[in-house]
Amino acid sequence: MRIATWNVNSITARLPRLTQWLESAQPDVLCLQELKVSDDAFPQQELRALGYESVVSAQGRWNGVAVLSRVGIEDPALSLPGAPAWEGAVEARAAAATCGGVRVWSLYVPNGREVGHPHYEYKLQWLAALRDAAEKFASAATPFAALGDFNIAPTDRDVHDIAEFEGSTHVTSREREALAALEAAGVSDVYPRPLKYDVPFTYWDYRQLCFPKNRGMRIDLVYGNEAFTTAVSDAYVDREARKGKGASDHAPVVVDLEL
DNA sequence: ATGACTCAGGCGCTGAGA
Repeated sequence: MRIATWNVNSITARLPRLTQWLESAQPDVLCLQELKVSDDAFPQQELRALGYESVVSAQGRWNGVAVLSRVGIEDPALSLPGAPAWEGAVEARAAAATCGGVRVWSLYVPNGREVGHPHYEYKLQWLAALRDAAEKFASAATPFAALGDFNIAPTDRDVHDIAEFEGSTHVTSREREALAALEAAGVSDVYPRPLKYDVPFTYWDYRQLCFPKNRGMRIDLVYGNEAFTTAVSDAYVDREARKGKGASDHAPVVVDLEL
């Protein structure tokens, strides 16, 4: 089974690239983030034509996540239990389903904006809710994975130049402690192969030639429980999908499993 | 070549992304 995660930065703008990628990469399950679309405008029919059913949590202009599956969808869920609200509303940042026997969560962790900003505290609260909600799945015998845009670089090596991130979000100890707490609940980081260079970055800013210069970050992560990680036969970042016109600023992370 | 930011909402320009 092939499972992938991809922050598409608008499913509407990305639909041509998305359909092309589904046809070439042939994932059985794909977790999407940053749909930036209303429920009405989600391209359900186009995806169904390619053989994928969808679980979608969308909210219009911002956020939005989905799980696409061509191996069935059972027990869909459209929110993270205990998720904190932002400015009075729970945002569309989690969608889940059991697909071909694997419990899959598609996650879009809040950005945090700046250290000390209320959004940074919201990010940490959201991660605490994630840890609590993941605990029972992490310790289960059923394969389980929490995949998505975590907006955290797990180590200094996971950014192109740690000196540039002094005082910024995405690299702080409190964010990394939240990942450590998640791991302590019983999941581990499935570290992918880079197709080029030494670190498997998954995000490169659109500006200032960041992608050609490989000034990236590894912030799209796959956390699996033991039943999941022992089944992993390969994992890689498909940086080819970041090339050219009309690309997202994130690349897909692909995981192959022998179940 | 991988090339100097992009997207939605809405029609000028703002907020967000990380």
